[in-house]
Amino acid sequence: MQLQILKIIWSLDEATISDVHTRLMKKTPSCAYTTVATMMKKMEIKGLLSHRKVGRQFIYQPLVSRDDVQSGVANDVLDRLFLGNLAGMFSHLVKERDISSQELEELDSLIKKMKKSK
Amino acid sequence: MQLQILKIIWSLDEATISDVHTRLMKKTPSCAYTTVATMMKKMEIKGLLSHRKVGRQFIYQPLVSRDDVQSGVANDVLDRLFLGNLAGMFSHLVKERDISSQELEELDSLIKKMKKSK
DNA sequence: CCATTGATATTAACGCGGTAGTATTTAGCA
DNA sequence: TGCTAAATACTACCGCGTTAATATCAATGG
Repeated sequence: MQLQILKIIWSLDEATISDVHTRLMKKTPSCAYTTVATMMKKMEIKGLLSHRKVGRQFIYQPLVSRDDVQSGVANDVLDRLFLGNLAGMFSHLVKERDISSQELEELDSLIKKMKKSK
Repeated sequence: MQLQILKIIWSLDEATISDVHTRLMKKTPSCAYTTVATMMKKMEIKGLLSHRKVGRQFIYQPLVSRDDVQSGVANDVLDRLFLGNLAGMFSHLVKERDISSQELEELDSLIKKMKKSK
């Protein structure tokens, strides 16, 4: 759920509890308002969010960027589960999915670029 | 720690608690024997391991393969954190590391192969 | 002015990963 | 036979993510 909340705040730049709750309910209709409020408070303690007061409302902002989280998690998995073996991880990823031609081109050019910079 | 235990059992095909504990201590010297035993029992309840008795000892086997776990985790991250955007994930992974020429070739040929099968 | 409503605060429960002390059993040795 | 060491069994605790009920507070409409 923390990731869900971050995603919503990232997409809005900043958000109230109400903003997050409303959007969260579209995916998880059974989600109580106070649950969201509690999580966001804990995420602030943890250093993921900060808030300022406007009127009676709290307006939350992310303290971590989407890029930071993406990079952190992906690299952690690569290190811990694949011993840094990128090609090994990659082959697992493409095995189970249909990669579009466009995405293949994107990957191809990424690799070409890396080869050149060697 | 569950991942550490699985890695050890995968590498040995099957293992006693003692086997696992001994090897685990090389990385985590402060790890108590009973801690490992408890974890492995919980992992069995969870469906990750099974055991048979030989004499007084339990011999544990994995019920999940390394490939299954690798594939499951990697694909989960790709879906949940990157919305399935493989190139996006990939670029985060290469940004922070030095990829060897050999690995680049490996990736390149993987992509070539996929292009052909299109 | 007060009741309703929308906001945050407080409190608590649960599951699970992790950690480990203590108890019990038992095989093997002296 | 009886003791010791090794093995599992049992029990308990902590932290954290998650969930949510209840309490409190404050603005505002009647």
